[in-house]
Amino acid sequence: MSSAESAVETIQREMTIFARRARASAGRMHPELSLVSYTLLGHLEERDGCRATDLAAHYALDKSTVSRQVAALERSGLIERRLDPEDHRVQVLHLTEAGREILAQVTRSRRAAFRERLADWPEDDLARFAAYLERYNAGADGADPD
Amino acid sequence: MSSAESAVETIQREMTIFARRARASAGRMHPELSLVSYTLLGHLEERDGCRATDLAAHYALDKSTVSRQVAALERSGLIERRLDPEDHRVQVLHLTEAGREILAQVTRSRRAAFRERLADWPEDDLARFAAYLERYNAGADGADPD
DNA sequence: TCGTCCAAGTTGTACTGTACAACTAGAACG
DNA sequence: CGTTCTAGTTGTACAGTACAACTTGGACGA
Repeated sequence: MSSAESAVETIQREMTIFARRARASAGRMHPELSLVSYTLLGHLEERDGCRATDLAAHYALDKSTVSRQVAALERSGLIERRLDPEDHRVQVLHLTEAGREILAQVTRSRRAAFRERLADWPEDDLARFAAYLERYNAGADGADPD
Repeated sequence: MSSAESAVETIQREMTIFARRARASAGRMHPELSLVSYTLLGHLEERDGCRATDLAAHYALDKSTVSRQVAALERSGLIERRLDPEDHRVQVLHLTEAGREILAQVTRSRRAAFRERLADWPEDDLARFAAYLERYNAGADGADPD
């Protein structure tokens, strides 16, 4: 196997290990906000509100899945729906103040966990690792759009 | 935010994106073998057989979860249980020939997908990315052992 | 030898995340 | 108008997971 091939092999293996761990450990860290909910809230914050359909398209989830996630987040008081006056089929989703707080809190704690895990990495390596990950995920857009 | 902090932020975000995608896309690629089953079969191959309890400990899964996964893999004819003659509580799990084949086939196809996704990466970058991932996962051992 | 405790695994139950299909309600356009 | 498209909800099903209760078998001290 060429050295490029063995690097690919390693990347595959390590990404798999990471993926297998991620959900469970995210759940353990934040029982109040699953990885999916966290991602959806983050998206709402970033876009300053959007439609359920947009979330479904962006994350390649079924609209029914998003509908139920959204319903749960609303029940928890983390988001609110605003009927679009232009188009009554549409509900624009917005973070509530509580949602913003929870999101910020979970983000802080996730960030702390990552930071701790990466504490002894030289700054150059952090930057390069970050760039590689971005590039990897960007490259995956075609096959599995985000 | 320092540049190290923003790199950590990016790493967190990108790893999360990746984790969110991984299971779903693994499932789409290989309906016949989930990410978990794949991992368990891989472990059995690597260790040349082990106990259900070992799998549970290694992957931080409940023994009931492993028990059901193992039952399903056995039903599919991918693994077999051999009663330990020394200790009749113990079943040593082994890949069957069919299991070995499926595992090899899925490994090949996963490898091809990764390779394609990484096709235009220079070899140096592949090697560095692989090293970073290994280092990252190794560092996570304490918090979330593998 | 026996009783108690421990270890391996199974089974009952429940919950989450997910998809697909069928449906409702509203919009758009001929 | 009526047809067709779009946004979202609901019914149903399934995978993966955990926890608790249980069964079976081993270990070890009294």
